[in-house]
Amino acid sequence: MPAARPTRIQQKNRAAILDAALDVFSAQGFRGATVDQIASAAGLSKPNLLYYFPSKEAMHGALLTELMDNWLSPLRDLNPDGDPMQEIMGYVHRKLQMSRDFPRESRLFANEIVQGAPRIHAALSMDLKNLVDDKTAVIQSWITAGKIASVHPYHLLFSIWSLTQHYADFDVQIRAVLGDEDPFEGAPDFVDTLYRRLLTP
Amino acid sequence: MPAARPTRIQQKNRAAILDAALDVFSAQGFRGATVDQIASAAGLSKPNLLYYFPSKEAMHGALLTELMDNWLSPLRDLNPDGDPMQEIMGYVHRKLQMSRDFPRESRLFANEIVQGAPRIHAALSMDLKNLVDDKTAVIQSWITAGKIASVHPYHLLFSIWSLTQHYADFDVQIRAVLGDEDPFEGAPDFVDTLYRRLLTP
DNA sequence: GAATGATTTGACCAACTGGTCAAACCAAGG
DNA sequence: CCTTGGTTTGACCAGTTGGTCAAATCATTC
Repeated sequence: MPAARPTRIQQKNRAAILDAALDVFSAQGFRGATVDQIASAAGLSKPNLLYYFPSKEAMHGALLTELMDNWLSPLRDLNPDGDPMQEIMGYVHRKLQMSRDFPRESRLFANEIVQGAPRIHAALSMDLKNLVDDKTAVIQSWITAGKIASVHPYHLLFSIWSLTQHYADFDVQIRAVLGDEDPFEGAPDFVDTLYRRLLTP
Repeated sequence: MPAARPTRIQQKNRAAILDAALDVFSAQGFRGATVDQIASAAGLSKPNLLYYFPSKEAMHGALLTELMDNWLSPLRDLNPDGDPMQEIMGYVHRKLQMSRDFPRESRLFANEIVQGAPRIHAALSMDLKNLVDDKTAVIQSWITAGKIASVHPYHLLFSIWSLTQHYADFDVQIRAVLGDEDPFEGAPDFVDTLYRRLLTP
Protein backbone atom coordinates (compact mmCIF):
# COMPACT_ATOMS: atom_id res chain seq x y z
CA MET A 1 0.00 0.00 0.00
CA PRO A 2 1.59 3.34 -1.05
CA ALA A 3 2.14 5.26 2.15
CA ALA A 4 4.29 7.82 3.93
CA ARG A 5 7.54 7.48 1.98
CA PRO A 6 6.83 7.02 -1.73
CA THR A 7 9.48 5.05 -3.56
CA ARG A 8 10.89 6.10 -6.91
CA ILE A 9 8.64 3.56 -8.63
CA GLN A 10 5.59 4.89 -6.82
CA GLN A 11 6.31 8.44 -7.84
CA LYS A 12 6.86 7.50 -11.46
CA ASN A 13 3.78 5.29 -11.68
CA ARG A 14 1.46 7.62 -9.84
CA ALA A 15 2.48 10.40 -12.18
CA ALA A 16 2.04 8.21 -15.25
CA ILE A 17 -1.38 7.13 -14.06
CA LEU A 18 -2.59 10.65 -13.36
CA ASP A 19 -1.35 11.81 -16.74
CA ALA A 20 -3.10 8.93 -18.50
CA ALA A 21 -6.22 9.50 -16.42
CA LEU A 22 -6.23 13.16 -17.38
CA ASP A 23 -6.01 12.15 -21.02
CA VAL A 24 -8.92 9.77 -20.78
CA PHE A 25 -11.19 11.63 -18.35
CA SER A 26 -10.86 14.91 -20.22
CA ALA A 27 -11.68 13.23 -23.51
CA GLN A 28 -14.48 10.93 -22.36
CA GLY A 29 -15.82 12.28 -19.10
CA PHE A 30 -15.89 10.32 -15.87
CA ARG A 31 -18.46 7.76 -16.87
CA GLY A 32 -17.14 7.46 -20.40
CA ALA A 33 -13.66 6.59 -19.22
CA THR A 34 -12.83 3.00 -18.34
CA VAL A 35 -10.14 1.86 -15.98
CA ASP A 36 -8.77 -0.35 -18.73
CA GLN A 37 -8.34 2.63 -21.04
CA ILE A 38 -6.45 4.52 -18.38
CA ALA A 39 -4.35 1.49 -17.58
CA SER A 40 -3.26 0.88 -21.15
CA ALA A 41 -2.66 4.61 -21.67
CA ALA A 42 -0.39 4.49 -18.66
CA GLY A 43 1.28 1.30 -19.83
CA LEU A 44 0.14 -0.66 -16.80
CA SER A 45 -2.29 -3.47 -16.08
CA LYS A 46 -5.66 -2.74 -14.58
CA PRO A 47 -4.99 -4.42 -11.22
CA ASN A 48 -1.75 -2.51 -11.10
CA LEU A 49 -3.60 0.79 -11.38
CA LEU A 50 -5.81 -0.21 -8.54
CA TYR A 51 -2.74 -0.91 -6.50
CA TYR A 52 -1.87 2.78 -6.67
CA PHE A 53 -5.37 4.20 -6.51
CA PRO A 54 -8.16 2.46 -4.63
CA SER A 55 -10.76 3.24 -7.28
CA LYS A 56 -11.59 5.05 -10.49
CA GLU A 57 -13.26 7.70 -8.37
CA ALA A 58 -10.03 8.22 -6.45
CA MET A 59 -8.08 8.97 -9.63
CA HIS A 60 -10.73 11.41 -10.76
CA GLY A 61 -10.83 13.02 -7.36
CA ALA A 62 -7.06 13.37 -7.20
CA LEU A 63 -7.08 15.12 -10.56
CA LEU A 64 -9.91 17.44 -9.63
CA THR A 65 -8.51 18.62 -6.32
CA GLU A 66 -5.10 19.24 -7.86
CA LEU A 67 -6.81 21.07 -10.71
CA MET A 68 -9.06 23.27 -8.59
CA ASP A 69 -6.03 24.69 -6.88
CA ASN A 70 -3.98 25.41 -10.01
CA TRP A 71 -6.97 26.63 -11.90
CA LEU A 72 -7.83 29.40 -9.47
CA SER A 73 -4.34 30.66 -8.86
CA PRO A 74 -4.42 33.35 -11.58
CA LEU A 75 -7.47 34.86 -9.95
CA ARG A 76 -5.90 34.54 -6.52
CA ASP A 77 -2.96 36.53 -7.84
CA LEU A 78 -5.11 39.49 -8.86
CA ASN A 79 -3.42 42.23 -6.92
CA PRO A 80 -5.70 44.83 -5.28
CA ASP A 81 -2.80 47.26 -5.15
CA GLY A 82 -1.72 46.86 -8.76
CA ASP A 83 -2.83 48.96 -11.70
CA PRO A 84 -6.47 47.94 -12.32
CA MET A 85 -6.40 47.73 -16.09
CA GLN A 86 -3.04 45.97 -16.04
CA GLU A 87 -4.18 43.49 -13.42
CA ILE A 88 -7.31 42.52 -15.29
CA MET A 89 -5.60 42.32 -18.66
CA GLY A 90 -2.87 40.21 -17.09
CA TYR A 91 -5.50 37.88 -15.67
CA VAL A 92 -7.20 37.57 -19.04
CA HIS A 93 -3.99 36.73 -20.86
CA ARG A 94 -2.87 34.27 -18.24
CA LYS A 95 -6.18 32.47 -18.44
CA LEU A 96 -5.91 32.37 -22.21
CA GLN A 97 -2.43 30.90 -22.01
CA MET A 98 -3.67 28.23 -19.63
CA SER A 99 -6.31 27.29 -22.19
CA ARG A 100 -3.62 26.87 -24.78
CA ASP A 101 -1.13 25.07 -22.57
CA PHE A 102 -3.47 22.95 -20.46
CA PRO A 103 -6.50 22.15 -22.58
CA ARG A 104 -6.96 18.76 -20.97
CA GLU A 105 -7.32 20.31 -17.55
CA SER A 106 -9.84 22.78 -18.90
CA ARG A 107 -11.88 20.02 -20.50
CA LEU A 108 -11.75 17.88 -17.37
CA PHE A 109 -13.26 20.79 -15.51
CA ALA A 110 -15.78 21.53 -18.26
CA ASN A 111 -16.97 17.93 -18.32
CA GLU A 112 -17.53 18.05 -14.61
CA ILE A 113 -19.41 21.34 -14.60
CA VAL A 114 -21.59 20.69 -17.62
CA GLN A 115 -22.82 17.54 -15.96
CA GLY A 116 -23.81 19.42 -12.85
CA ALA A 117 -20.53 19.27 -10.91
CA PRO A 118 -21.68 16.29 -8.83
CA ARG A 119 -18.23 15.84 -7.31
CA ILE A 120 -17.07 19.40 -6.74
CA HIS A 121 -20.21 21.24 -5.84
CA ALA A 122 -18.95 21.95 -2.36
CA ALA A 123 -15.68 23.40 -3.63
CA LEU A 124 -17.60 25.67 -5.98
CA SER A 125 -19.91 27.20 -3.43
CA MET A 126 -17.20 27.50 -0.81
CA ASP A 127 -13.64 28.00 -2.08
CA LEU A 128 -14.60 29.42 -5.44
CA LYS A 129 -17.43 31.58 -4.17
CA ASN A 130 -15.32 33.05 -1.39
CA LEU A 131 -12.47 33.83 -3.75
CA VAL A 132 -14.80 35.40 -6.27
CA ASP A 133 -16.66 37.43 -3.67
CA ASP A 134 -13.30 38.72 -2.55
CA LYS A 135 -12.02 39.64 -5.98
CA THR A 136 -15.25 41.14 -7.26
CA ALA A 137 -15.11 43.48 -4.28
CA VAL A 138 -11.70 44.59 -5.46
CA ILE A 139 -12.99 45.11 -8.97
CA GLN A 140 -15.96 47.04 -7.63
CA SER A 141 -13.60 49.31 -5.71
CA TRP A 142 -11.69 50.00 -8.93
CA ILE A 143 -14.95 50.90 -10.62
CA THR A 144 -15.99 53.17 -7.77
CA ALA A 145 -12.59 54.85 -7.94
CA GLY A 146 -13.16 55.47 -11.64
CA LYS A 147 -10.12 53.42 -12.65
CA ILE A 148 -12.12 51.20 -14.99
CA ALA A 149 -15.53 51.49 -16.60
CA SER A 150 -18.60 50.35 -14.73
CA VAL A 151 -19.57 46.75 -15.36
CA HIS A 152 -21.16 43.98 -13.32
CA PRO A 153 -18.05 42.50 -11.66
CA TYR A 154 -19.39 38.95 -11.45
CA HIS A 155 -20.44 38.88 -15.06
CA LEU A 156 -17.08 40.34 -16.00
CA LEU A 157 -15.39 37.32 -14.43
CA PHE A 158 -17.88 34.92 -16.03
CA SER A 159 -17.10 36.42 -19.41
CA ILE A 160 -13.36 36.02 -18.90
CA TRP A 161 -13.78 32.41 -17.87
CA SER A 162 -16.09 31.55 -20.71
CA LEU A 163 -14.15 33.33 -23.40
CA THR A 164 -10.73 31.98 -22.50
CA GLN A 165 -11.76 28.44 -21.65
CA HIS A 166 -13.85 28.26 -24.79
CA TYR A 167 -10.65 27.96 -26.78
CA ALA A 168 -9.78 24.77 -24.92
CA ASP A 169 -13.21 23.29 -24.35
CA PHE A 170 -14.62 23.91 -27.82
CA ASP A 171 -11.32 23.38 -29.57
CA VAL A 172 -12.72 20.93 -32.14
CA GLN A 173 -15.48 23.30 -33.13
CA ILE A 174 -13.15 26.26 -33.40
CA ARG A 175 -10.66 24.36 -35.51
CA ALA A 176 -13.44 22.98 -37.70
CA VAL A 177 -14.56 26.53 -38.41
CA LEU A 178 -11.17 28.17 -38.72
CA GLY A 179 -9.69 25.50 -40.97
CA ASP A 180 -5.93 25.98 -41.15
CA GLU A 181 -5.65 29.14 -39.07
CA ASP A 182 -4.37 28.52 -35.56
CA PRO A 183 -6.97 29.71 -33.04
CA PHE A 184 -4.31 31.13 -30.78
CA GLU A 185 -3.01 33.34 -33.55
CA GLY A 186 -5.89 35.78 -33.37
CA ALA A 187 -7.20 35.10 -29.90
CA PRO A 188 -4.82 37.16 -27.71
CA ASP A 189 -5.34 40.23 -29.83
CA PHE A 190 -9.07 39.79 -29.87
CA VAL A 191 -9.53 39.37 -26.12
CA ASP A 192 -7.13 42.23 -25.53
CA THR A 193 -9.17 44.55 -27.71
CA LEU A 194 -12.42 43.34 -26.22
CA TYR A 195 -11.53 43.93 -22.59
CA ARG A 196 -9.71 47.17 -23.22
CA ARG A 197 -12.73 48.63 -24.99
CA LEU A 198 -15.05 47.28 -22.32
CA LEU A 199 -13.09 48.55 -19.36
CA THR A 200 -11.51 51.80 -20.47
CA PRO A 201 -13.39 54.42 -18.46
CA MET B 1 -42.02 -0.65 -36.98
CA PRO B 2 -42.77 3.12 -37.04
CA ALA B 3 -42.93 4.03 -40.69
CA ALA B 4 -44.47 6.36 -43.26
CA ARG B 5 -47.64 7.41 -41.44
CA PRO B 6 -46.99 7.88 -37.72
CA THR B 7 -50.00 7.13 -35.55
CA ARG B 8 -51.07 9.39 -32.70
CA ILE B 9 -49.41 7.03 -30.23
CA GLN B 10 -46.20 7.05 -32.20
CA GLN B 11 -46.08 10.82 -32.25
CA LYS B 12 -46.75 11.10 -28.56
CA ASN B 13 -44.26 8.43 -27.54
CA ARG B 14 -41.51 9.55 -29.86
CA ALA B 15 -41.84 13.05 -28.46
CA ALA B 16 -41.85 11.79 -24.87
CA ILE B 17 -38.78 9.67 -25.54
CA LEU B 18 -36.85 12.49 -27.17
CA ASP B 19 -37.72 14.81 -24.31
CA ALA B 20 -36.61 12.26 -21.74
CA ALA B 21 -33.47 11.49 -23.74
CA LEU B 22 -32.64 15.19 -23.87
CA ASP B 23 -32.99 15.35 -20.10
CA VAL B 24 -30.70 12.42 -19.53
CA PHE B 25 -28.12 12.95 -22.28
CA SER B 26 -27.67 16.62 -21.45
CA ALA B 27 -27.16 15.83 -17.79
CA GLN B 28 -24.99 12.74 -18.11
CA GLY B 29 -23.45 12.76 -21.56
CA PHE B 30 -23.90 9.99 -24.09
CA ARG B 31 -21.94 7.32 -22.29
CA GLY B 32 -23.21 8.35 -18.89
CA ALA B 33 -26.82 7.98 -19.93
CA THR B 34 -28.46 4.58 -19.74
CA VAL B 35 -31.39 3.40 -21.80
CA ASP B 36 -33.15 2.43 -18.60
CA GLN B 37 -32.86 5.98 -17.26
CA ILE B 38 -34.33 7.38 -20.44
CA ALA B 39 -37.08 4.78 -20.42
CA SER B 40 -38.21 5.49 -16.89
CA ALA B 41 -37.94 9.25 -17.48
CA ALA B 42 -40.23 8.77 -20.44
CA GLY B 43 -42.56 6.50 -18.48
CA LEU B 44 -41.96 3.55 -20.78
CA SER B 45 -40.25 0.20 -20.54
CA LYS B 46 -36.81 -0.29 -22.04
CA PRO B 47 -37.92 -2.68 -24.79
CA ASN B 48 -40.66 -0.24 -25.61
CA LEU B 49 -38.10 2.53 -26.18
CA LEU B 50 -36.21 0.27 -28.53
CA TYR B 51 -39.40 -0.30 -30.43
CA TYR B 52 -39.41 3.38 -31.35
CA PHE B 53 -35.68 3.90 -31.74
CA PRO B 54 -33.41 1.11 -32.91
CA SER B 55 -30.64 2.03 -30.48
CA LYS B 56 -29.38 4.47 -27.91
CA GLU B 57 -27.19 5.94 -30.64
CA ALA B 58 -30.27 6.58 -32.74
CA MET B 59 -31.94 8.63 -30.01
CA HIS B 60 -28.80 10.65 -29.51
CA GLY B 61 -28.41 11.15 -33.24
CA ALA B 62 -32.02 12.25 -33.64
CA LEU B 63 -31.55 14.86 -30.91
CA LEU B 64 -28.29 16.14 -32.36
CA THR B 65 -29.50 16.58 -35.91
CA GLU B 66 -32.64 18.35 -34.75
CA LEU B 67 -30.52 20.50 -32.49
CA MET B 68 -27.90 21.47 -35.06
CA ASP B 69 -30.61 22.95 -37.19
CA ASN B 70 -32.37 24.97 -34.50
CA TRP B 71 -29.13 26.00 -32.92
CA LEU B 72 -27.78 27.70 -36.00
CA SER B 73 -30.93 29.46 -37.05
CA PRO B 74 -30.19 32.73 -35.23
CA LEU B 75 -26.93 33.02 -37.11
CA ARG B 76 -28.64 32.07 -40.34
CA ASP B 77 -31.05 34.95 -39.76
CA LEU B 78 -28.28 37.55 -39.53
CA ASN B 79 -29.41 39.93 -42.24
CA PRO B 80 -26.67 41.38 -44.49
CA ASP B 81 -28.99 44.23 -45.40
CA GLY B 82 -30.01 45.12 -41.87
CA ASP B 83 -28.40 47.67 -39.60
CA PRO B 84 -25.04 46.13 -38.60
CA MET B 85 -25.06 47.04 -34.92
CA GLN B 86 -28.70 46.10 -34.59
CA GLU B 87 -28.20 42.79 -36.37
CA ILE B 88 -25.29 41.74 -34.18
CA MET B 89 -26.90 42.88 -30.95
CA GLY B 90 -30.06 41.05 -31.96
CA TYR B 91 -28.05 37.92 -32.55
CA VAL B 92 -26.34 38.23 -29.17
CA HIS B 93 -29.60 38.65 -27.31
CA ARG B 94 -31.30 35.85 -29.17
CA LYS B 95 -28.45 33.49 -28.32
CA LEU B 96 -28.63 34.54 -24.69
CA GLN B 97 -32.35 33.86 -24.61
CA MET B 98 -31.77 30.43 -26.07
CA SER B 99 -29.33 29.71 -23.27
CA ARG B 100 -31.96 30.65 -20.76
CA ASP B 101 -34.86 28.88 -22.45
CA PHE B 102 -33.09 25.79 -23.80
CA PRO B 103 -30.24 24.99 -21.44
CA ARG B 104 -30.60 21.27 -21.99
CA GLU B 105 -30.00 21.66 -25.68
CA SER B 106 -26.96 23.80 -25.01
CA ARG B 107 -25.53 21.25 -22.63
CA LEU B 108 -26.21 18.38 -25.01
CA PHE B 109 -24.17 20.25 -27.57
CA ALA B 110 -21.45 21.16 -25.07
CA ASN B 111 -21.09 17.58 -23.93
CA GLU B 112 -20.62 16.50 -27.50
CA ILE B 113 -18.08 19.17 -28.40
CA VAL B 114 -15.99 18.95 -25.25
CA GLN B 115 -15.55 15.26 -25.90
CA GLY B 116 -14.26 15.89 -29.39
CA ALA B 117 -17.54 15.93 -31.32
CA PRO B 118 -17.15 12.29 -32.39
CA ARG B 119 -20.65 12.19 -33.84
CA ILE B 120 -21.02 15.59 -35.45
CA HIS B 121 -17.58 16.38 -36.73
CA ALA B 122 -18.76 16.30 -40.31
CA ALA B 123 -21.59 18.74 -39.64
CA LEU B 124 -19.18 21.13 -37.96
CA SER B 125 -16.65 21.31 -40.75
CA MET B 126 -19.33 21.42 -43.45
CA ASP B 127 -22.64 23.04 -42.49
CA LEU B 128 -21.31 25.13 -39.64
CA LYS B 129 -18.11 26.17 -41.37
CA ASN B 130 -19.94 27.19 -44.53
CA LEU B 131 -22.47 29.23 -42.60
CA VAL B 132 -19.79 30.90 -40.54
CA ASP B 133 -17.63 31.64 -43.57
CA ASP B 134 -20.65 33.25 -45.12
CA LYS B 135 -21.60 35.39 -42.13
CA THR B 136 -18.08 36.45 -41.24
CA ALA B 137 -17.80 37.80 -44.76
CA VAL B 138 -20.87 39.93 -44.06
CA ILE B 139 -19.37 41.15 -40.80
CA GLN B 140 -16.10 41.92 -42.55
CA SER B 141 -17.98 43.99 -45.10
CA TRP B 142 -19.60 45.96 -42.27
CA ILE B 143 -16.18 46.59 -40.82
CA THR B 144 -14.77 47.66 -44.17
CA ALA B 145 -17.71 50.01 -44.57
CA GLY B 146 -16.91 51.52 -41.18
CA LYS B 147 -20.28 50.57 -39.74
CA ILE B 148 -18.73 48.71 -36.80
CA ALA B 149 -15.30 48.73 -35.22
CA SER B 150 -12.60 46.46 -36.59
CA VAL B 151 -12.40 43.05 -34.91
CA HIS B 152 -11.51 39.55 -36.06
CA PRO B 153 -14.93 38.37 -37.31
CA TYR B 154 -14.38 34.69 -36.46
CA HIS B 155 -13.27 35.44 -32.93
CA LEU B 156 -16.19 37.79 -32.57
CA LEU B 157 -18.55 34.89 -33.25
CA PHE B 158 -16.60 32.58 -30.97
CA SER B 159 -16.92 35.10 -28.18
CA ILE B 160 -20.66 35.40 -28.67
CA TRP B 161 -21.07 31.64 -28.60
CA SER B 162 -18.91 31.15 -25.57
CA LEU B 163 -20.33 34.00 -23.57
CA THR B 164 -23.99 33.23 -24.16
CA GLN B 165 -23.77 29.45 -23.93
CA HIS B 166 -21.67 29.73 -20.79
CA TYR B 167 -24.81 30.72 -18.90
CA ALA B 168 -26.40 27.39 -19.81
CA ASP B 169 -23.39 25.09 -19.83
CA PHE B 170 -21.79 26.35 -16.62
CA ASP B 171 -25.06 27.07 -14.91
CA VAL B 172 -24.13 25.22 -11.70
CA GLN B 173 -20.90 27.12 -11.34
CA ILE B 174 -22.51 30.48 -12.00
CA ARG B 175 -25.28 29.84 -9.51
CA ALA B 176 -22.80 28.57 -6.93
CA VAL B 177 -20.93 31.85 -7.24
CA LEU B 178 -23.87 34.21 -7.51
CA GLY B 179 -25.80 32.67 -4.65
CA ASP B 180 -29.35 33.98 -4.76
CA GLU B 181 -29.05 36.41 -7.65
CA ASP B 182 -30.55 35.09 -10.87
CA PRO B 183 -27.82 34.93 -13.54
CA PHE B 184 -30.19 36.17 -16.20
CA GLU B 185 -30.90 39.30 -14.22
CA GLY B 186 -27.56 40.92 -15.00
CA ALA B 187 -26.54 39.01 -18.09
CA PRO B 188 -28.49 40.83 -20.84
CA ASP B 189 -27.25 44.18 -19.67
CA PHE B 190 -23.70 42.98 -19.39
CA VAL B 191 -23.45 41.42 -22.85
CA ASP B 192 -25.20 44.44 -24.31
CA THR B 193 -22.64 46.79 -22.81
CA LEU B 194 -19.78 44.53 -23.79
CA TYR B 195 -20.64 44.23 -27.46
CA ARG B 196 -21.69 47.83 -27.85
CA ARG B 197 -18.38 49.03 -26.46
CA LEU B 198 -16.50 46.51 -28.56
CA LEU B 199 -18.22 47.28 -31.81
CA THR B 200 -19.04 50.97 -31.73
CA PRO B 201 -16.70 52.44 -34.35
C1' DG C 1 -66.99 -9.02 -32.30
C1' DA C 2 -63.42 -11.02 -35.07
C1' DA C 3 -59.50 -10.04 -37.45
C1' DT C 4 -55.44 -7.47 -38.12
C1' DG C 5 -51.72 -4.90 -37.19
C1' DA C 6 -49.68 -1.82 -33.89
C1' DT C 7 -47.89 -1.64 -29.17
C1' DT C 8 -46.06 -3.39 -24.83
C1' DT C 9 -43.53 -6.33 -21.83
C1' DG C 10 -41.09 -10.07 -18.92
C1' DA C 11 -37.46 -12.90 -19.45
C1' DC C 12 -33.29 -13.32 -21.26
C1' DC C 13 -28.37 -12.78 -23.22
C1' DA C 14 -23.66 -11.48 -24.28
C1' DA C 15 -20.43 -7.95 -23.60
C1' DC C 16 -18.41 -4.85 -20.60
C1' DT C 17 -16.91 -2.79 -16.30
C1' DG C 18 -15.11 -1.81 -11.67
C1' DG C 19 -12.96 -4.20 -8.47
C1' DT C 20 -10.76 -8.47 -5.83
C1' DC C 21 -7.28 -11.84 -4.70
C1' DA C 22 -3.89 -15.17 -4.27
C1' DA C 23 0.07 -16.13 -6.32
C1' DA C 24 4.10 -14.72 -8.69
C1' DC C 25 7.80 -11.49 -9.42
C1' DC C 26 11.38 -8.32 -8.34
C1' DA C 27 14.63 -4.96 -5.99
C1' DA C 28 17.68 -4.10 -2.17
C1' DG C 29 19.91 -4.97 2.05
C1' DG C 30 22.00 -8.17 4.95
C1' DC D 1 22.44 -16.24 -1.70
C1' DC D 2 18.26 -15.28 0.83
C1' DT D 3 14.97 -12.67 3.06
C1' DT D 4 11.72 -9.04 3.13
C1' DG D 5 8.62 -5.92 1.51
C1' DG D 6 7.16 -3.52 -2.40
C1' DT D 7 5.20 -4.49 -7.13
C1' DT D 8 2.79 -6.94 -10.85
C1' DT D 9 -0.50 -9.95 -12.89
C1' DG D 10 -3.85 -13.77 -14.59
C1' DA D 11 -7.99 -15.40 -13.33
C1' DC D 12 -12.05 -14.33 -11.58
C1' DC D 13 -16.59 -12.17 -9.90
C1' DA D 14 -20.84 -9.62 -9.46
C1' DG D 15 -23.37 -5.87 -11.24
C1' DT D 16 -24.65 -3.18 -15.14
C1' DT D 17 -25.83 -2.25 -19.81
C1' DG D 18 -27.45 -2.30 -24.65
C1' DG D 19 -30.17 -5.01 -27.09
C1' DT D 20 -33.35 -9.28 -28.49
C1' DC D 21 -37.51 -12.03 -28.76
C1' DA D 22 -41.63 -14.47 -28.35
C1' DA D 23 -45.70 -13.86 -26.33
C1' DA D 24 -49.24 -10.96 -24.64
C1' DT D 25 -52.14 -6.84 -24.98
C1' DC D 26 -54.41 -3.15 -27.20
C1' DA D 27 -56.69 -0.19 -30.86
C1' DT D 28 -59.08 -0.08 -35.26
C1' DT D 29 -61.51 -1.43 -38.88
C1' DC D 30 -64.48 -4.23 -41.26
